[in-house]
Amino acid sequence: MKTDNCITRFAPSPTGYIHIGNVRSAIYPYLVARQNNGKFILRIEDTDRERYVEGATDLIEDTLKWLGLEWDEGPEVGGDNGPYFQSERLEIYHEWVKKLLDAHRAYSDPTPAEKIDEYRKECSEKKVPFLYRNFRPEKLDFEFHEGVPIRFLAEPKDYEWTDAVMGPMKAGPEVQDDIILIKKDGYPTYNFAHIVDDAEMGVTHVMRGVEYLSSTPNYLGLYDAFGLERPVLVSLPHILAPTGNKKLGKRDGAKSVTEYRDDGVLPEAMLNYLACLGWNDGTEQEIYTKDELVSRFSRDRIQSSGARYDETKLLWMNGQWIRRIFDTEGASALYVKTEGFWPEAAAGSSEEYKLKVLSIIYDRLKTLSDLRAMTEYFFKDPEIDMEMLKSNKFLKKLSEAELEDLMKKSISRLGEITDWTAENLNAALNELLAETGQKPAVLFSLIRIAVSFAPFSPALDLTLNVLGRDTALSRLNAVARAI
RNA sequence: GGCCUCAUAGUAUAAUGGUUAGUACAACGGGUUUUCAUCCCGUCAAUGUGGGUUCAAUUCCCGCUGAGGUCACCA
Repeated sequence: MKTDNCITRFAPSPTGYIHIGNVRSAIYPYLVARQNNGKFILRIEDTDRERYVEGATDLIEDTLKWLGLEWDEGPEVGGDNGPYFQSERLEIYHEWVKKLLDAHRAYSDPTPAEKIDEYRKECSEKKVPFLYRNFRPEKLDFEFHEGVPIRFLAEPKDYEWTDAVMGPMKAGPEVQDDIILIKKDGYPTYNFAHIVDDAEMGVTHVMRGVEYLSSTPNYLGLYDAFGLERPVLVSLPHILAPTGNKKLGKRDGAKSVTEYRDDGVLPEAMLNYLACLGWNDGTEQEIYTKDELVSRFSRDRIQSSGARYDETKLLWMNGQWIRRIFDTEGASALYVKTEGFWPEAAAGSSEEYKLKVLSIIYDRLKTLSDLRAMTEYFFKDPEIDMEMLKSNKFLKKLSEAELEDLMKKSISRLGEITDWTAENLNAALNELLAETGQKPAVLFSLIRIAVSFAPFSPALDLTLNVLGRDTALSRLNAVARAI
């Protein structure tokens, strides 16, 4: 079922970075918009001037771009329904609220905050829910006054609606109240601004966290008061912290999405993991490209319970993606993504050489930043660490004389190879095995450690091959002298 | 406290009014010429609880418990 009339939005407030706990409310609307040939709007909800963080908008845009969630309208790209910063839309909200004032569905409320706090306290002492409409001023003022908040004049009634994730919902008058529309500083509240903006921008699907589920009846009242058609409402369950039962937030150490980028996580993996956290298409497929997600996504298969964030699985998926890109798109497709992740020593090395290193190491990477520690010895001679060599579990039973002998034989046999290919190396290594009567575990460990002094490395023939004849032999000689 | 939501292994999930309750991550064990990883094979491990409906309930209904959300001039 394709509709061209599908408009979704991601509407963050610029109070900091986007973390994995809240980026899903950008991913799902994006998928829905793309799936229906619709539009995906980015709108910045900056009506809270106290919580506004300089530069947060850039972080948000950065995150979306990295994940490949390009927006059709919004900051930078513009659009017919701008501006896309709520702080630049103040006149619009005032026009809309004027309609409500004129219709006597909103009123100026000069009640001081302290007074309201008293009401609230009173209710909490009586253990009854606080509803401002029970304390409404006797005489209502339907005029706008500078510096005076404006409240909605609720007409509470029974509401029924359908939430695409939660199913059929209903709520009675007890949850509907005279919510603030315009604050005393003249800025609108979220509750009001998003209704106006969604209507002006033609948003058809409102996808947001479940925390807004409780206030939906208030929004329904507003849609009715304006005679607006209700959009499709989609409540997204929270992503939970790895431990405890709280929703994942910055206080639980939720990392920003871009921090994972800097740690060498691929956007493909991040998008894949997050999209499948709390959603599945009913098959056993786990790895999805962005295009596959777009075509397979369905909002009615979003899980209605919260899902716990599992970084281990994200990292596993990242490894899958690293291999997938290398195997299906080729070495250079992965190589271009490794920029900035190589060890410092690699700075002077050629692309050709780094490509070779990458192609023998890629299948053991979990993140691209693993390159830093795992490939250093390919770019500079390692420090000789005889302790590491002699205490190796396969080598510790050998005497120094035996080690020396093995080294000599290895150097001599490998030195005979003029055409330093992996095949020739492999053949020579096999001959050495026969000649010395040693087990692979012993001989290979010795050579491997001698050329790398690393805790682990790729297959020996490949490692030697990439290192090159001169480097390999000179490292072996250096170790032989040190025994 | 009122209102609302949720509940399958440690985690993410699949499935159905009748199945040996499937898959993946993790853990553990094994295999592939060393190591680490990949890959492959195997093991462990779940329907929160009490009722009801039914020949049959993990699935439908109710209570309970547990967890979460909300009740802002924050979003």
